[in-house]
Amino acid sequence: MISQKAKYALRALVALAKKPSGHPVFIGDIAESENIPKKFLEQILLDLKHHGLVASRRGKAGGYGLLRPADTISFGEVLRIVDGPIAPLPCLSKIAYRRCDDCAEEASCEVRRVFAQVADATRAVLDRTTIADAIAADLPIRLRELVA
Amino acid sequence: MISQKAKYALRALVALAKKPSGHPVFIGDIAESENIPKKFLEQILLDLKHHGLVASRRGKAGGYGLLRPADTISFGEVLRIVDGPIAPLPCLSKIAYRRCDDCAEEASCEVRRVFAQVADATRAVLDRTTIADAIAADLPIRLRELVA
DNA sequence: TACTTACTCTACAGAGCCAATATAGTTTAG
DNA sequence: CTAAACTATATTGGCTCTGTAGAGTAAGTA
Repeated sequence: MISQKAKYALRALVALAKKPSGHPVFIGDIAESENIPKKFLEQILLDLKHHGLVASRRGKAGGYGLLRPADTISFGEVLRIVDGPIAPLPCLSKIAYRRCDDCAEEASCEVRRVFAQVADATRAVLDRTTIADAIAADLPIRLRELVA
Repeated sequence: MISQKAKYALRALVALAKKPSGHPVFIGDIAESENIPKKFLEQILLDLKHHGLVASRRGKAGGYGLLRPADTISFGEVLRIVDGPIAPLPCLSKIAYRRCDDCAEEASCEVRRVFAQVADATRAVLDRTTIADAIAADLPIRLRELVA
């Protein structure tokens, strides 16, 4: 299960990507349209900002916007920022490897071997799919061909 | 990330499957050889027993053993018993579906659509791989052909 | 029968995480 | 100068995870 926070983050990014770029969007607007508690969303967007995914402008005409094109932001990247490692076992994480302290030999661990396949399959989807992909799937197929 | 409990459960089942069937194994023996806290393992095995995966005998010559052949027990089944739903979102679970209360329309939810692919990929591995498969991979390839 | 060993079951406790809220700033446009 | 909006940190309540404790039950053995 991914966290509520990660779900909010992804939905917010999708919402931002749908707006014509250049126009900053108020936190309050995203919060309302996506049903996300505003104060919680503030924390999330701040976190994404610190990681360079979005930018913000303060003041009366402020708001948030994507800092990078939507087709360069993968679901995997967002998940790693918000939820931490994607791997199902610490000993399978690429960004935060940790040996299982209760496991004798890694090479001969049956459980690890099976979950390595799970990790590969999961990463294949999450690291390949971008925010832009997620939105593109919204369009009817005929329109999608026109865009492409 | 799967829970420590699930990892213990899978390791215990693998350990049981490696023993010649008919011979019950003491909880204490599994706990020691697999580095699992004994009292914690008791709870786990009891849970697996209630779900019909293992059987136990009490008394001095007691112990635990697999109740079903190892090639009929999938990783997915064990994970669902111990950790609950495998799906990354409640609205994607087959055994415990729950609508996301903060999501307007399920059909047009971009996040859901992407994670549906993740869920499919994950289930493809976990529901296909059994305890027996995990052990079989231990054998060198030459031996595996002899067994098959 | 008494005894020992091992499984059964319930309760609980400490730690840490998750989701959300509170509060007190700081910045900018107009 | 002031309202709107972002920034930052602290805190809270609830929950889950991991593990421990202890009393009870069953079965083999002498």
